[in-house]
Amino acid sequence: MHNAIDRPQATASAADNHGMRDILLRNSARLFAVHGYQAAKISDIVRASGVSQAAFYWHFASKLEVALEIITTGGTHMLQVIRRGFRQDAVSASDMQDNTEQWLLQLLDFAQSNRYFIAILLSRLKGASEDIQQAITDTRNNLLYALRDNIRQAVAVGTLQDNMPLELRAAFVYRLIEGSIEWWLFGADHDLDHVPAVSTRELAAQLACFEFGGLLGVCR
Amino acid sequence: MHNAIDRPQATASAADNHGMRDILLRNSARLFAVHGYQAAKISDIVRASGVSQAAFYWHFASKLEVALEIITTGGTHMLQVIRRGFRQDAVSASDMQDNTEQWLLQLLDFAQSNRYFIAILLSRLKGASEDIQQAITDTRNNLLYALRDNIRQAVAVGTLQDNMPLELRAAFVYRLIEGSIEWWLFGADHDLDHVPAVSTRELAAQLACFEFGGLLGVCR
Amino acid sequence: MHNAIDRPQATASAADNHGMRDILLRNSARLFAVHGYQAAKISDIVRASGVSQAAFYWHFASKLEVALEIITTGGTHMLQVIRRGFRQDAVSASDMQDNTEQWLLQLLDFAQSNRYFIAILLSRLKGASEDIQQAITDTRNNLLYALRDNIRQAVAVGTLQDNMPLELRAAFVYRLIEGSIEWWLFGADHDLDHVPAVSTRELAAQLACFEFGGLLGVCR
Amino acid sequence: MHNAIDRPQATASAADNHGMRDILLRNSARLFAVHGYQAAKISDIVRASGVSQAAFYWHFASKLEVALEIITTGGTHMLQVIRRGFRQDAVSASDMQDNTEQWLLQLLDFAQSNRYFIAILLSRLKGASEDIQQAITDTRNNLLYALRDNIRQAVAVGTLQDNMPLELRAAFVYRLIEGSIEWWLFGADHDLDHVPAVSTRELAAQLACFEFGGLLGVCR
DNA sequence: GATGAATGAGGTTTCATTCAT
DNA sequence: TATGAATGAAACCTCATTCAT
Repeated sequence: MHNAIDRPQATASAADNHGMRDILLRNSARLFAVHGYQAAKISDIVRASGVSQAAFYWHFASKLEVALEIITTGGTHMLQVIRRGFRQDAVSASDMQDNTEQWLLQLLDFAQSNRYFIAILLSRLKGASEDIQQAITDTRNNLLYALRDNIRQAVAVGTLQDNMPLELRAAFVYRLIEGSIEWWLFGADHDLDHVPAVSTRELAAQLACFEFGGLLGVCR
Repeated sequence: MHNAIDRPQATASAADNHGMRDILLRNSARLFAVHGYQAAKISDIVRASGVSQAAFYWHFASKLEVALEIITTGGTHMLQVIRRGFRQDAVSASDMQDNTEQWLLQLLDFAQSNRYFIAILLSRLKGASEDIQQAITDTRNNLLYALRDNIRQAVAVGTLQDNMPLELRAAFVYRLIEGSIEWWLFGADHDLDHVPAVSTRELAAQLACFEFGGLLGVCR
Repeated sequence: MHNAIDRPQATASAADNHGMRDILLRNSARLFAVHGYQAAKISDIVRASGVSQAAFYWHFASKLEVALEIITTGGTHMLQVIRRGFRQDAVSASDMQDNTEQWLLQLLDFAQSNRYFIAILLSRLKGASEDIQQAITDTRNNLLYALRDNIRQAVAVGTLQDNMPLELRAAFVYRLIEGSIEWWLFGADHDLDHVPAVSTRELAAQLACFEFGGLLGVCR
Repeated sequence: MHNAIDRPQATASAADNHGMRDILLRNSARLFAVHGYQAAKISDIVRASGVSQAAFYWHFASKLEVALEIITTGGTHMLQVIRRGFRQDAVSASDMQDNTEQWLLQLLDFAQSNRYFIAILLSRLKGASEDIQQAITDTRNNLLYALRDNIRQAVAVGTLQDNMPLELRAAFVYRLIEGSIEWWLFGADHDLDHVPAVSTRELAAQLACFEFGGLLGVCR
């Protein structure tokens, strides 16, 4: 269940032998997540991976390329999770909330297995090139659009009232979810080594409840 | 190579004219916001400000110092806005929502007038030193704590039901607000030059509505 | 008796009002002595003197010029002391040693009153320009030549035996004196604030004794 | 602008070929000796060595580190020469002088083979960091202490009369030797390219003679 | 596959010096 | 006389990248 991208350190002697390439990829992701793009130095990445700097350039064309690969690979996986998305036949609000809770559960599982990717995504990797930043924005917007479409559908079938501009509503929901995941994964102090204090199941339930009912909603 | 965002902005014509120091401060904030800490080069900052690089070092001890000043100054101002906070006598849920809406209005005004500071705050300025990152976390947590205390108070007086762990609830609300402001200010593509499509008044109302009623809430 | 060059710090409010120029001169000498030419920064000098950097350039054309003035002024004074030198009628070795002792006494007095100048002289002020280094070498050689001429004279009149090349003999004596003064003024650790543990009178006597008799000589 | 002293010297053709590291070390020593610590620029060192500036930083962590290595390495070697020192059974003054002459011969050999190190040592490398200056002082004091102990021993066994404070006597001898070596190696004008006009053997003999007998001593 | 050694470009910072006031 | 503010040149050092082996 753990995605390869995220495991800590793993020097050459590590368990699974996807080879040095994966080790470099993982350490790159971790260091990008911790320090940001520019402050994550190739020298740090290779030191953590136990190889020479030249070895890095045997596996990757450039620093930029690793970053791009991390984002596109992670983004592809996340898109699959998102798409494995909503039932279209949720006709009551209660149905829709249950459905959303299931969907969130899968998203949280993915997030937990890909902490560093999530951290990179949410940091927007400032300092990297334009195309990287665009890839990140695209990936995040995939989630936004999925939510927006789901809400639109629900309004169309009358499950939700049409009492707020769609864009606004989608943005609220998206930011609520994204931000809550970040808080859950990394804590209020954004510690990359933070251990979530709440289970995925519990968080999914509470988050779905808040999403649908707000502060005044009745949960559980 | 130079796009519009890098061009000087407010050369001495700015509001209060404390002179070059303020210009440097403003351009630093803008470039930190756009490119991140490391990618914002002193050479960019001074070019945008129309002075030599040595002039920068006459006004500030180091790059780090400007960043710190931007954050602490902005953080202090934001704290004042936050503290000018909630009424304690909001006894009905409706009262509390109205109150929150007023409070949000002030927060949005501040955010709009301090776009670059907000962008820096939310980017966490990865790549900068530990103390800068801590200052940012502290500033953000001020907002989180204000919200948490307000919710606790509301639960204590029975305005809100006690059906969710306080920390969770506060995190949800905080992240909803923070993320929504970011979306509103910079758009879905995080364009620093984005022009908000929604008025502060409108956003405050809708955001408060969503905060209290979620997707199922009845707004306006 | 204290020469102006050497007094410590002396901020603007100092005793004698030779004005800012002297204060700057003194602080320059001290900082050149302590840190060397390059590491003694104009900013340090003016901070110690309590004026702005621009003020320095009102009094002196350049950093180089202060250094040159310190050396030429000090060198001129020292030359006077040296020239007020040896009696030519010292016909016995004992006479000559007494004479030398008197001469040393005056040299030590000068050295004690001009610690910083002496330190600069012996450091050769590496890092400064060619002409400064030449001025220093010239000044030092004045002493060497005075000693050489005295020895030559003594050999000519038979006071000293002609059993060693003159250059060598002069170099030995010169280096013995110069080095011993440095040790006496600044200690084995070359501390610019060292306080001599031996009186000028005592040192002059012992040094003269060693100069004439070496390790086997009979002193006092 | 470039004079002969700055030109590369020994490009890889040098004695032991540990490669570029040694070349850099040698050129660093030479330039420190000629210009002092601060005025010896990394750019000069690498130009003289025929490599890029980055190459310097592949071999050494910093400018400071090269300086420290030059001093500690040279100091260690010199200490060995000094320690291979005095016979303890020199019971007559004549014996002791012969012994000293042998010892000086070795010291002069070392000095001649390590001109730049000697020049650095005697310049005290003003402008470098505290620890470098301390290392230099320590190294020089090793020589002072060796001489002092030898003199003390000689006084204890009655070879020398006890007619002068030990510290003074040791300082005189030490400074005589140190200064005479500097004069011999670099001439009165402190030219780093000076060629000694006197053989090691001759200088050792004359210096020992003067050390023991002073101006009045009978040499050869 | 991998490395030791090297490089070019550029970054932050320093410092002697200047100039308008 | 003096200063606040500014500058040009250059210093040390960093880092992504390359290349011969």
